[in-house]
Amino acid sequence: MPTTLDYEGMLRSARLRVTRPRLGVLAAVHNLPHADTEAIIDAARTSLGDVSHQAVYDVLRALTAAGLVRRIQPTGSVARYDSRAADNHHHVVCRSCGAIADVDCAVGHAPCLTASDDHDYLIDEAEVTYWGLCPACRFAA
Amino acid sequence: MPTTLDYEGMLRSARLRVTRPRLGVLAAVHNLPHADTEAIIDAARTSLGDVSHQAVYDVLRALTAAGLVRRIQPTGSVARYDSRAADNHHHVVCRSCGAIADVDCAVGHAPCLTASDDHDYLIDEAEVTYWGLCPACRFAA
DNA sequence: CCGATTTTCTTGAATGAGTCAAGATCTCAC
DNA sequence: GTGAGATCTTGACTCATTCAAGAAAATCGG
Repeated sequence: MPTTLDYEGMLRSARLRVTRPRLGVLAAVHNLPHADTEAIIDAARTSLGDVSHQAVYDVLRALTAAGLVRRIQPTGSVARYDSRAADNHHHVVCRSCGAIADVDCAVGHAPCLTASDDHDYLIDEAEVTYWGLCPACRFAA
Repeated sequence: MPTTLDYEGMLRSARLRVTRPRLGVLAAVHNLPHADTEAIIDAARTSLGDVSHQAVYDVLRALTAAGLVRRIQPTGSVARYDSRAADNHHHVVCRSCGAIADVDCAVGHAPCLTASDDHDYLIDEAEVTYWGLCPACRFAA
């Protein structure tokens, strides 16, 4: 679990100014995996006191642009944020309750990175989303 | 290019009632690959005259549930619809202009269908989205 | 340390895709 | 042809996200 000092270092490395809202949001994204914006706003307010929702939106955009967090948005879901931004991992999404879990790229054969016909697009990322039922929803059904 | 009769057959095969809005929307999805809802509404109105936007939303949901069209929604985009619903193909999305092209699953090794660790989810689909720049945007840059 | 500069945050309003609800209309099985 | 149930129309509404303008704070050169 990174400390406030670590978060400050991350921001500086990314050439971003260090502000309280940014530290709070960065901590929230690390503490709440795959949280949506509202949950992040709540968490930030708990740790910081007042923070405008607009500030959180701005911070999340800045952090995403800087590569410190990754924004994901499965079909039918609001935007969610992932603290594992560096590695190219993927996600499993529950069709029933929307729960999200991480899935590592199978090492050795990165099959998902090459398209069979790239249509002359210059591809820089392959995003994989697995759809199914999480354990809880399987047993509830 | 399917005819109105073909569309009628598709609807009946899916146990859906045959109505003018449904025929118009189905034709629009086939004529406009990867169109968003607004484009489909426009196309439907051109061919049918008045159709409420609510009817188009309802029809698209019914067609999606029946498996006649596929709904896709890349991060940061509004919902789009794909007439190739049966095969499990994927998409390349241009980061700059949002253009979408189809990418077939490489035959023989369906790598994208198995997660390295499924977290006990019951996975039924793997969705792959390739991100990059389309030819037009590459040359414009 | 201090002011200047530029970024970032606050406040408050607006946008727009998508949904909800109630009643009218149409499809289809009989 | 007729009835039951699905589907469409109209119109209002939700809510995640964005826009705008000014206030506050972070960094940098001195």
